[in-house]
Amino acid sequence: MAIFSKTCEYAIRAVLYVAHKTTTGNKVGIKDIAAGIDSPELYLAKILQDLSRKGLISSVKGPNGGFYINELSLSRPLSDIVEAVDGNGLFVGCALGLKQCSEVNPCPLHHQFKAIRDQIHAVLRTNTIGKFNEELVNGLLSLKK
Amino acid sequence: MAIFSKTCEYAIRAVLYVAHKTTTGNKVGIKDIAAGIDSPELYLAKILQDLSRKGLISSVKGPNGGFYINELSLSRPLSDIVEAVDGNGLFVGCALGLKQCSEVNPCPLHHQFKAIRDQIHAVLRTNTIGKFNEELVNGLLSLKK
DNA sequence: TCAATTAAAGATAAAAATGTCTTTTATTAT
DNA sequence: ATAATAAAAGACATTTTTATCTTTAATTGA
Ligand code: FES
Ligand code: FES
Repeated sequence: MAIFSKTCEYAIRAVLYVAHKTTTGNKVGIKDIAAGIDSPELYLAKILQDLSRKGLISSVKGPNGGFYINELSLSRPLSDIVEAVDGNGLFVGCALGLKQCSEVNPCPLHHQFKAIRDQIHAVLRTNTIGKFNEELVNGLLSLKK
Repeated sequence: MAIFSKTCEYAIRAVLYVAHKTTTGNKVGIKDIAAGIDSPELYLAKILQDLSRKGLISSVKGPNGGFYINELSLSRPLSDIVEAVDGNGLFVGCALGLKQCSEVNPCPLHHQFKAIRDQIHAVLRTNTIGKFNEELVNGLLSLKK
C-alpha cells in the first residue's frame, strides 16, 4: 500500500507537469503528459477529464489544443487534487478503519495517528500546485522514473 | 484511500484483540474475533491463517482451540503486522509513485514526505502488539464501530 | 466548407482486493 | 475408536481499481 492511490499519484504528477509546461510554454497534449510522467496514456486521459470537469485544470480541443492551468489554479493546494481523486478519508478517517474516528471512542492508534494525519493534511494544504515550477524547470525535481 | 488496506486494518485490529483476550483469558475462536472487531468472519479467517503461518500469532485446532499469542509476539512492533500484510511500501516507497524514492531524483514531495513516512514508521516500530492490553481491558480503547 | 487535430465520452477488459463457500485436517473429550 | 469442534486449505464469487478501445464532439487552419 502506498499513501495515495495509483490514480491519485498520476493525477498529482500530471497536474504538476501541466503547471510546469503552462508556465514555461503553452498547452500540452495528453500524449506529451503521459510521456512526461510515465503513465498509461488512455488511463491518464480519463483522470484529466475528471479533473477538468472539476475545474482543477482546463483544456481545449482541436489543433494546438491540450491541457493547461490558469493562474488561480496554480495557487490551489495539492490537497484539492487529493480530495478530488481519493476523497478526504486520508484526512479524517480512522487509521484502523473504525467507522468514525473520534476522541470518545478512539482506536489504539488514534492519538499518535491524528498527529500524523494532520501533518499530511498540512503538507498538502500548504503546498500549491504552482510551487514546484521553478525546480521542475531546473530539473531539480522529477515526475517520472 | 486510507493509510492501510482493509486487510491490514482487520489484521491489526484482530491481532490486538487476540493479544487482549490472550492476556485476560485464553484462546479465542475466529467467530469471537470477527464479532469483537466487526469484520467479515471468513475473510478474517484467511488473514489470520496467513499471520499464523508467518508466526505472528499462534493457533490450535479442535475443541477449546483457537487463536492466541505468545509472550514473544506480544513484544513485537505493529510494523511487523503491517509489513506482513501490506509490505514495506508505506515505509520506503515514493509518495508520488516514482519507481524509486531517492535523494538524487526526488519527486516534488520527497523532502516533506520522507519526514512523515519516517514518523509513521517510528510510530509503528515503537508500539508493540501488547502495549494496548491494559487500555483495551479498561474499555478506554476500541476495536470496533 | 473540409480535413486534420485533439479532448470528451462511453463501452469493455484485465487485474487486484475483498469476501464467501466447501472440504480437509488436527485436536479433544467421550 | 468415535463424534464433536475448530482452524487450514482450496476453490469460487464479487467488487473495486486500473487500463484500453472505440466513437463522438469541438476547434482550428487551409
Ligand atoms: S479512532 Fe482511529 S484514528 Fe481516530
Ligand atoms: S522520491 Fe517521492 S517520496 Fe522520495
